[in-house]
Amino acid sequence: MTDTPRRGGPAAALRIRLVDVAREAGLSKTTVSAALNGTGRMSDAVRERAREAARRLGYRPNATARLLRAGHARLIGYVVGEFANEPGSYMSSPYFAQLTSATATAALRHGYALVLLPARCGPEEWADLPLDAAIVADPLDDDPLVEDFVAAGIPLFTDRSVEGRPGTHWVDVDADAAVREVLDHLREQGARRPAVVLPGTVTRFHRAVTDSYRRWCGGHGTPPRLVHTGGPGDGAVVAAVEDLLAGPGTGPDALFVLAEASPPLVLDAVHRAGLRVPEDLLLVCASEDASAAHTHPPVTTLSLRPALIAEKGIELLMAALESGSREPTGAVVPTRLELRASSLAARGPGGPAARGRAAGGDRAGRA
Amino acid sequence: MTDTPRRGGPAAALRIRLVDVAREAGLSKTTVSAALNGTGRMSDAVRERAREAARRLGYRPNATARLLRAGHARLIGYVVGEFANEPGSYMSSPYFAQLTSATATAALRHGYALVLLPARCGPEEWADLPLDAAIVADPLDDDPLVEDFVAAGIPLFTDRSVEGRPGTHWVDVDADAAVREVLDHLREQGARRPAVVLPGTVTRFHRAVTDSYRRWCGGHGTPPRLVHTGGPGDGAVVAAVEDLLAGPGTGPDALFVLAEASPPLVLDAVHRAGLRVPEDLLLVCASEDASAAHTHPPVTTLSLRPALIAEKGIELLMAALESGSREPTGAVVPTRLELRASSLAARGPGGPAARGRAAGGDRAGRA
DNA sequence: TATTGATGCGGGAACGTTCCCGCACAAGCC
DNA sequence: GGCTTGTGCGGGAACGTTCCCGCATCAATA
Repeated sequence: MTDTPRRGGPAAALRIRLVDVAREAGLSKTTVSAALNGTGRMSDAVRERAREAARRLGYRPNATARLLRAGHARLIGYVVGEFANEPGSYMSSPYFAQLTSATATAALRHGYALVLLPARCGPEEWADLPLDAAIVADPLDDDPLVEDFVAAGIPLFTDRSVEGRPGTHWVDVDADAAVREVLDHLREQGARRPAVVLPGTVTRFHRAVTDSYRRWCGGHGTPPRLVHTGGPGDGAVVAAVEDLLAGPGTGPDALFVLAEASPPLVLDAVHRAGLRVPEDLLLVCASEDASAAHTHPPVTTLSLRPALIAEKGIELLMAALESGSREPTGAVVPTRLELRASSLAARGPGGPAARGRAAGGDRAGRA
Repeated sequence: MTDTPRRGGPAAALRIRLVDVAREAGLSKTTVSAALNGTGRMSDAVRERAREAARRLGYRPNATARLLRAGHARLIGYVVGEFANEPGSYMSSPYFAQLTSATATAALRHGYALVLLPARCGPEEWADLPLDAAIVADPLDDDPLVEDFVAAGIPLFTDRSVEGRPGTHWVDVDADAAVREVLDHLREQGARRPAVVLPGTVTRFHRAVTDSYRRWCGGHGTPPRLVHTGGPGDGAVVAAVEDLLAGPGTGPDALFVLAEASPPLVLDAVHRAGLRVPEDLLLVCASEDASAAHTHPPVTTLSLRPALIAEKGIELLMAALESGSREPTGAVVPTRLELRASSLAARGPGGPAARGRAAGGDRAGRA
């Protein structure tokens, strides 16, 4: 029996290894390993002896060594393409907060853990990490983030539709259908001059939304009223809304705020403009913020379904990981319109929205 | 030369190894390794030959194997003790969102990546992960989460003060000072009947706050007006505020909402109770929500400094990790009162707060 | 010409685990 | 008693990397 000596100096941080347990129990490392893992063939006495020795020495298996044997780490990198703000700020957005936590939960349910990577980080940041896959949230068009992972041969999931590169998977919302649903809803509630507030950034999603809006306007003989915010954040959106409503001439009779903002603040801005909601202006916000349900009146929101996207995306990723296929896949999920009082016509009979039918929705208590 | 054969079946997913590159370049794996890592002694020609071969074959080093050699994974587990809600929901709280992202950013700056663990998860969830340390956000008293990590010998950081177990580190806010600062500020602005809204959950922090509040009231001859919310979430806090203000008799003339809630919603609730802010009621919310700056009037907030806590905590953790010391450490950081119009007396001369000085801007220093 | 020192590269052990084997022994069967 | 079959355990290779060495070769010096 060779005397596997304690490596390192005399004061080396002694981490108990399998061989240490084996020597303590008077067994071989093979037997101890099998004993602790509940595999192999051995008498109950020996198994218990091994376990007892491990307990006595406080043995904890080295995770890295196991991973090396296993060949995978069950680790998924998570990085967001984000507006080039200070790193990590994306968590302040309810959409990203939900996407992140839902992704983590879904991945963990499949036995994978999420590794939080810095926003817009390059390969040098994750090259040393044993990643089985990666998730890129909200990438730009032809994002280098995506390229890097593809080049590294790491399977990838993103919440924006990408061209089918090998190993890439995506889930996206049906932007066109969402815009039409909202505009149809507003029109049905009597609105004839709906305006849309969009973020200033140019992404695939926002282009799709803009196109869809213009198409809808064309089809309904309505002049488009499109406003872009000066930047990200509540302040910019509120300012854009104030500008829009303060303008001269006949203002819009409905507002669809597609730029992410706190619904209470948007509602407040409308109120300060002297307009009642929904009497003078119907309001719909694209937002995941739960506070929309607690305003007066509650604000109708369009949910972009980050949780559903995460769920579906992890599903695609797991399927690819298990089959080993690098065939690209993708899926479209529907948005969800949470009808609340802010977009349900409360006008008296004779008003343009007199026929507004009862809201079939969720918390739809009409005003 | 032994012919290291391709393991696995004929269709094995062939991952290029160091030996493959070595064979391609006609060198030894030692030389190739040194060449790619920029270490060792060799001619420039050989180094370039190795790099070229690696590039040609698309070689990517196996991260797990490197970690095994290195002995550490530079991975930190992140788990939150959370109200026992659906897992992952903690991201919807601005405090946790900021704590999480600030922790991730600070850790990454030191070369460590954060692994998102499910809320309240046990050792079996992270036993297979090569964690160098762990972070427990918002643990309960004697939380099993903490015990598990301590038992596993994994260094730990938490944002609540814990007794000095070996390998544990904490950073906490000075709750007592914070409460006194807010109450002193409100009193200085003329408030004589400040009320406090607290969450229903019993944690060390909230006990400290309650004690501090009662002490302050005792010292100022003010009867304590303490309200607990029925549960977590905006709805419960708003309901508590409504109840408090709708009560008979002389209501409070200042409100300190310590339960986390959306400031716009709280302000709205006060307005709906028929009270003007700050004329009839001074308002301070403990919140990290940026929307507080955009309401009308803007709401004074008490920041519990999640970003600072994360920063300081990672610092402690890194110091312990580098020195290898298991000596417990801890630190207290100050809260920050962001003075805004909602708590700055705007009463005319002769009012009880006539001496209230002009608000000194957004993040004004203390009054 | 011998001795040193530097240079250029490779052999092989380690990191700590899992798992394929093989060996010894006992029991059952003809 | 020889043969198989089964049980209980251990030896040693493998996972893919890094790094400590040692062995050549060659220039410079005594």
